[in-house]
Amino acid sequence: MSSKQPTIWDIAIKLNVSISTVSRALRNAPDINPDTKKAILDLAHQLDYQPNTIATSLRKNKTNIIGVMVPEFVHAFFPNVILGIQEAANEAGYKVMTMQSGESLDIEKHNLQAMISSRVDGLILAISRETDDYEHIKSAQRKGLPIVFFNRIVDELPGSKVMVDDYQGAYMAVEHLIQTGCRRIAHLAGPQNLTIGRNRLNGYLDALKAHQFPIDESLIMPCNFLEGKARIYTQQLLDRPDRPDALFAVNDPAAIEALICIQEHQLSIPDDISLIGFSNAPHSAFVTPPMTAVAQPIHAMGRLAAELLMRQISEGQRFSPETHVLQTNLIVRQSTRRLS
Amino acid sequence: MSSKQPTIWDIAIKLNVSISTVSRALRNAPDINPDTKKAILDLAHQLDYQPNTIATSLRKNKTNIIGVMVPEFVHAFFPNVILGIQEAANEAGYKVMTMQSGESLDIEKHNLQAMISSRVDGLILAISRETDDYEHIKSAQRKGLPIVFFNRIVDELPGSKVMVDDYQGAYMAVEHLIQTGCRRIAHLAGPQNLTIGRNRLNGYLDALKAHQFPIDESLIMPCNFLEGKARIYTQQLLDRPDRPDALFAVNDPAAIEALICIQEHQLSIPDDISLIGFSNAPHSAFVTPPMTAVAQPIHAMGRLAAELLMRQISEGQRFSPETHVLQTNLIVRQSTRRLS
DNA sequence: GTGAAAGCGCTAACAA
DNA sequence: TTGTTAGCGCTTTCAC
Repeated sequence: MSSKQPTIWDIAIKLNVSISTVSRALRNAPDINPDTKKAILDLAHQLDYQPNTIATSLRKNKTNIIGVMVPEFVHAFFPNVILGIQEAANEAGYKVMTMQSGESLDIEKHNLQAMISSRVDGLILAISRETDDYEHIKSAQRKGLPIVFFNRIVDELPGSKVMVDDYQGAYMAVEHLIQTGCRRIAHLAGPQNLTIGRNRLNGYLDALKAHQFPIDESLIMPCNFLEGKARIYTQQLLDRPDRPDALFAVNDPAAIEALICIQEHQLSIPDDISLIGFSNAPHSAFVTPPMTAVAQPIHAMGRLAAELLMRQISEGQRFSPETHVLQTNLIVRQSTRRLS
Repeated sequence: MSSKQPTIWDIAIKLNVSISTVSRALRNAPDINPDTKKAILDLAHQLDYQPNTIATSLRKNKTNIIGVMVPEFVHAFFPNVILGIQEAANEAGYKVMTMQSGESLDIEKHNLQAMISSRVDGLILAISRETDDYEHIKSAQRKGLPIVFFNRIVDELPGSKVMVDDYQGAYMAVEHLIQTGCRRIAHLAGPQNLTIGRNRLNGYLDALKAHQFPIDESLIMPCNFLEGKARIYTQQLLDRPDRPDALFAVNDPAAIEALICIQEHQLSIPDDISLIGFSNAPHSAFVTPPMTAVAQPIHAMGRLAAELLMRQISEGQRFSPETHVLQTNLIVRQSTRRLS
């Protein structure tokens, strides 16, 4: 803002008191004459005084800003998590500064530096798909920046973590496919450098094994959260003579690509092929047919991440990082067959 | 961040130069000995020095932060606009601080104060559904805060505005319905205190008039961006003996509620009822049947809003507000009948 | 109950 | 080319 805003100095001059008195009145400090205080508060109101949090931040070495960095903003998942973060943060008097890495390690590094320069009090982070080197994150942590990780977890990094039980969710999904009569189940898989990708793959594998199904490596497609890959791999799967009768997708965008591809092939869901997603958002209910999916408590993840971070900020060294694993549950809709 | 970060003072001491020299080196100022500069830059790198933008902001009275406040974050429209804003802002060295009013005037006021306290350099704003009193906004503008409005425009407020041609979009939509043989066209309308609601209604009305269709006020349902309303009103419309054969929805969430309701009534889209939405996002393509909709250049809106704001910030008084009206276009999918 | 003064980390005259 | 200094707006000792 270009033009001058009133400061405590302006108020002090007009009322012929010192700036410390003004500061006391504004901060609700004790040891101040009620009359003086009232006069100051009234004048502040009249001048529409808004404290300069920049100055306070500099002085107190605390910004009351929480940084949030996510890979992207376009699909429903991350915005919904951020919604939960903002709610919890605002209730506690924190503001939220949001950035996207665009799934790029370079941008992630750059943004992290910007966050540090902005002196955010803490960071909530879901790393990019590309991130396989954690030096920038470690460096930030060494500087004392509290970080809470969510969704995309790195085991080797310290810090609180908020995740869902990806293994269990994937296991349930694949078991449901088996129980509804599917025999050849393919997996549109996520990046294997991320625990989220590995755990969902492992749930898939273990569910198959538990039911004495053979593992066919050629049915595991490395979509890796890349836009368009799910479509290409689904195409390949459908063109095979031994095409699968079910697809378990690592996330909703992949599932939707698969859905479109299957429909273009004039195949019926679920009669020819069952499809099950790992839900990023409620709107998997709105596609046709409404999609069976593993649901995650998205909003709660955001709130929890924010709460953990704010505790870490206020408790400082006394705080020990916590890992929370939230439960998923299977929402059966119409992209999978009925239980017989 | 709790622990101490290195400052220019630390660098100055170690190199036995003054802090202004360090400052010069770090800021790429001219008039500095290349050797001194190199030594400073090297040490800064070695210490992993990150400038404290809080201090710079206080000193320069400029934060390089753009505030963004939108009604909500859940549906795809606003996140996508913000994506465009962040892109343009980051390219120009600005950070973005995002807040939601939750469609509440009180929260909008509160957030605006927080933005001012944070001394954002400017604000991009889509007002809440409830906002019918603009004193808080005028007050911020009087303080010199540059504001760019988008999507939800208020004519009486000064400032740049970015909108789409809502009237034209609505007109095209309704004309398409008429041309595909619909005869009783209902409108799930938006709030009439917002230009966006009025303009879309007017486009609807004028298209009907232009084709000599009678106006039936009872077919105009005040959904007002309220969740659940579109469903209730669609229900009412379907229960009428003279039920409409087409619905024009003011936005996608309303259209999707209507779609679900129509399907629950076992009616066919588009054979029994045509449905057309005003698109908040690409994913109206993924519902069943894929929805015909008026498309808006969402991403471009964000970029444009950010660019206008940054120009206003840098040009100051010399800048005169601009209003940009972007074009919409009709995407015909399968929720409306074929042109005969 | 109030004021004076130092200082948070940086920039920008001005002086040398 | 470099250093000294004042000051951005606020909080927080320490006196009185």
